[in-house]
Amino acid sequence: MGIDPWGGRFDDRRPIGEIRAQAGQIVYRLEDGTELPIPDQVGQEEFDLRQWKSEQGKGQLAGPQVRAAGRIVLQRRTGKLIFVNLRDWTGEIQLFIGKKQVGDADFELAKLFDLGDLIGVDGMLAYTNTGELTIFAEKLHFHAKSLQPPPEKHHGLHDAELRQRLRYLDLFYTEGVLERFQKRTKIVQSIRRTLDGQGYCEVEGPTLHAIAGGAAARPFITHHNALDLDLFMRIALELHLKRLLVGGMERVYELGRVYRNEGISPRHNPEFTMLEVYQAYGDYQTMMDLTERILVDAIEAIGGNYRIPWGESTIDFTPPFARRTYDELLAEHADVDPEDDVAVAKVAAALGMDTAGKHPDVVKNFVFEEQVEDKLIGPIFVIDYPASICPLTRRKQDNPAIAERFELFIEGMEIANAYTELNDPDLQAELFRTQLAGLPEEESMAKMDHDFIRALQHGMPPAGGLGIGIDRLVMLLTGARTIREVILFPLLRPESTGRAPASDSGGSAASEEPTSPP
RNA sequence: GAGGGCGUAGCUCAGUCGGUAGAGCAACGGACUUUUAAUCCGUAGGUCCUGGGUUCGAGUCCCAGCGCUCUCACCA
Repeated sequence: MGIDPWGGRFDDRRPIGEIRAQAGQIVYRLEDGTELPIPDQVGQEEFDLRQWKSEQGKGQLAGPQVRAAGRIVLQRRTGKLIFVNLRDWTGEIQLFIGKKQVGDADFELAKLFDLGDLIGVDGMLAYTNTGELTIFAEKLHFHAKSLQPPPEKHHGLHDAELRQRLRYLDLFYTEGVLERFQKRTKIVQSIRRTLDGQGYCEVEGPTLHAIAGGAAARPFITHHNALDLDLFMRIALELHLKRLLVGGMERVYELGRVYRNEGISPRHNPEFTMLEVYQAYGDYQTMMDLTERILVDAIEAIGGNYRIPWGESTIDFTPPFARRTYDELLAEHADVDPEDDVAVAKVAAALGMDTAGKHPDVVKNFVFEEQVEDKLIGPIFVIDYPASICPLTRRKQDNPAIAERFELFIEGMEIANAYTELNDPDLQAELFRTQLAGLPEEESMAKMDHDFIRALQHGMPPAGGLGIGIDRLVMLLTGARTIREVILFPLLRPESTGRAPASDSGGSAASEEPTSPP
């Protein structure tokens, strides 16, 4: 037919949502030229547009000329007449394609349309006899052929694996998916706006680290060939941002991906997005106020409803959020005196922990995680943590056993973690050195980093620091029950396992890194 | 890593007691100029996840593996 199936420039088309908003311009034009407005009830089931027209007298509907483009999601063919439902990311609209109206050539083209094809149309916006807002096609354009069949038109994609592997289909065909990711974008934009508005400076730190510090997690290991150096993918943003505090960036943040080589679960993906914020001359109270501000602004950005549905229940984000101390909550939910190490150890043992040789604070924190965290429906700030599980945190001046730290919990999930940052290089070095009793290295946040200590020795201003798990925040704000619903491409095992590919190239690892001659 | 569930057509799913593999949608051919998951007639489409076992006979029962998923553990 001489039609290029792969289209071309068409960027003067209008979004379907905008076109639908032009419905008010449609009028009924009588033969004598008088124009009557269309009744508001048009499109409602009880309203018969055909009957209304005959009551007004002979005439025709007339509406604005429009140009649209999108994907074909439904088709109904009735001989010399084809109805097409066209969708773009702003909405969906019906096309009326009549053989007489578009001509033989375009009608032949329309007969070749498949579900999933991307097409464009020029035509007049009006209503069909049944009151459906419709573009009456005058000229058709072809933009891209879909060679693969789309998902089942009524049920869509149900299979959870396919939804993630074929995320592009999930985005287009599963209701609410595109909207949720658009909300994610709005939330992230709002966070940047909040911070930028308060004078914070956004930076990009390195993602390849010689020492994976700043958190407790197993890192991914990679290798730099030219330097013949093993490197770690970062597990946190913390230590480099603090170096920037030393350098005089007094308000600084990074919103970036971190990588942790650990399990995958409804709340964990190996790569996820963290926000970390540092403010010179602030402390953890400053960060608590900032956290609340960030959340409130983000909620405003996605519609401003403070009560967000979560499964059967509702999360109430109305500020201010509750603030309770760690010990208070431990006493309340675990029914134990937090000052009494022996009693706490007893509870831990009853919960199945081997307490022998473990630091009392580690034992206490085990009880907290087991007995308290699940009950923190929140939003609630848990403040003042046992010092020895917080090696990067400043101690309270009047009580060195307590660290100036808070975590924000919502629905039992840890959403934010903040400290008054430790800026004493000697104490920091000591805490790095002192391995917590009974904790294997990978479970401790303490990792010796001489370069970081040297930075502290040059003087880091006292500061508040804050980390927020963006994916989990988006889960809560969009009602997503798994982290995979808020990550566009969550980690999946590659599809081609088991059979085919291994055999044809022998050692596949070797073939990826061709050995160059010496 | 442990336990449960699932794996059948491109998609969504049935498949009885172990007895020749099914439907809807999508595709293909035909009818239809106001349809709404259009309708009607017809055609084609299968490594029943893989491998073994029991049996005269396995989609179905048993074992192992692979993949997905849920719960738990580690972790944020």
